[in-house]
Amino acid sequence: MAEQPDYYVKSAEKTLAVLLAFDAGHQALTVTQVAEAISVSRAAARRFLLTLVDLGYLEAEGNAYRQTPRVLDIGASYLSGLTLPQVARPHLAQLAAELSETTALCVLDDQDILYVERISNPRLHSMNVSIGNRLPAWATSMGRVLVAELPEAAREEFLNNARLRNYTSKTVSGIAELRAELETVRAQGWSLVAQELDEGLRGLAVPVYRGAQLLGALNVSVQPGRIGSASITEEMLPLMRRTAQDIADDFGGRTAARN
Amino acid sequence: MAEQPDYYVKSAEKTLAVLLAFDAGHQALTVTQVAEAISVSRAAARRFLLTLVDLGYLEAEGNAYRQTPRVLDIGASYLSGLTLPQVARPHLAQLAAELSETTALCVLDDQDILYVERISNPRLHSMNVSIGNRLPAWATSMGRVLVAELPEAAREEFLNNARLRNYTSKTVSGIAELRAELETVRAQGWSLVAQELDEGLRGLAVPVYRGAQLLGALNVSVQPGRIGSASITEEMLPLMRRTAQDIADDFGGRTAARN
DNA sequence: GCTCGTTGTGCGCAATGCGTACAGTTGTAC
DNA sequence: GTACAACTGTACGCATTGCGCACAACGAGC
Repeated sequence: MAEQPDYYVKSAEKTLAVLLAFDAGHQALTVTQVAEAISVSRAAARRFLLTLVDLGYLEAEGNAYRQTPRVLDIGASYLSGLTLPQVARPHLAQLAAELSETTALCVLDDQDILYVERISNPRLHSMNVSIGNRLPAWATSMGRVLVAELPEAAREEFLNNARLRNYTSKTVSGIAELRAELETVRAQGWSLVAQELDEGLRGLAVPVYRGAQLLGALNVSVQPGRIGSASITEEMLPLMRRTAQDIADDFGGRTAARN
Repeated sequence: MAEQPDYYVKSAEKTLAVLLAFDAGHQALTVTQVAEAISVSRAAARRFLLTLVDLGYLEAEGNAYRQTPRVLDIGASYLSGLTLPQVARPHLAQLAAELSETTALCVLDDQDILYVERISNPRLHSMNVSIGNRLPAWATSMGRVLVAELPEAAREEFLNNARLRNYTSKTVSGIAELRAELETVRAQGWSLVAQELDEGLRGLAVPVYRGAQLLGALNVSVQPGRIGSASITEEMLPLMRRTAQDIADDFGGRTAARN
């Protein structure tokens, strides 16, 4: 990789690496497993694990370690600060109520979309996505909106690094098709993705713009029966665009003082 | 404080301290501010900040730094793993739908309750609490349930360290009164707290037990009109207890293999 | 102009964290 | 039972890493 400048604190990277080693597939890890996962010696891994236990972010369970709820502290300040998710929450809730659907707000992080807020409709048991989760941007409605609105160079770089996969039979089949779809999305200002990532997943997304700055994308889930009907463009889209505008105005107004 | 054992990695503590310096009241911090906040030299603070920028958890904005959405990654694995929040989510959603109220699940962390999952009712604009947030345990329904169920020694230690404050005119007025209330909560197995932390906040909570192990507490918001009426004990409590039981069974069943 | 409060950066020093090495424990095969 | 393998935890000497002083540069406010 790129060589690190001399101000680099390697231990900081390792600390985060240890915490991130506990991903969705690895709830409990032993010293040896962590050492292998992040490529450090067993002794080093043990030092970090014991330190993190001491700080309360991990707990020991026999010779395995697991995260404690305290790890949520790290992201909590972002979620409750004067940030996009905090500002967007009431607007998303209102939209969710008006449409009786699940709504979410995402930002782009490299090749993924990152859920920063989500209001689920309790009456519908939708996909189990929670805040902080990632999904491949190219296969989701929000991701396509975010990538479509990117400057040309960034968009091309995204496409070059994109690793397409056939999640379902309806998944877009290649870079060329995806590029064409992105053109369409950019021209029309919204994206509808149905069952390309998961058989049960259908989403409609629009960008959230504050002036020339792209803040994120918001989406709502879409019932199968609505696909192709006029209710999408005539009913859902206007409400979504109004919500996006409300979020942008509110975000700008409340954070204007900070610059 | 307590002296650190010789396995301690000081840089790990500092790394987390830097990330946590960006709390709800401090969105953007300069090098000097961070150095003061966590009591390290300015040069050290700068090294950590630049490293975290390099890793993508912070971004520079002029000479100030702020968190990026990527900080959510650290807690995301906890939220989507085979952990309590993940298991509880569908059950909370069902309860929220049945009662048309906001539901939440908390665990106890020192003196605070820590929100690990929350299903809000979009039709009600309730208090803006999000996952990872903390509230003082003694002033909340979930906190009182969790503390009441603690072993005697731990409960007394909690009370000794509790720092009561009069948030509203209805806040419990002293340790003695709080201790008595905890006795009642333990005896009846639920807690109702109305407007003691905030004028608009009324919560009803029950413990979530898996055998002898206290996993957490769940609560639902309560409409003002219902306070004192029979609908709480006759309608809400049975549903909440059933949900608590469902969560505990589901949690135990799915995680049994890991021991 | 001067001063105060910032900022970024270089560099020598030592404290910090490294990894090797050894010892104890557990489980399986024979 | 022994032997072996794959874990564990712990100690200690070494050098890498991160420390903070010191300097330079910039801007704001008289």
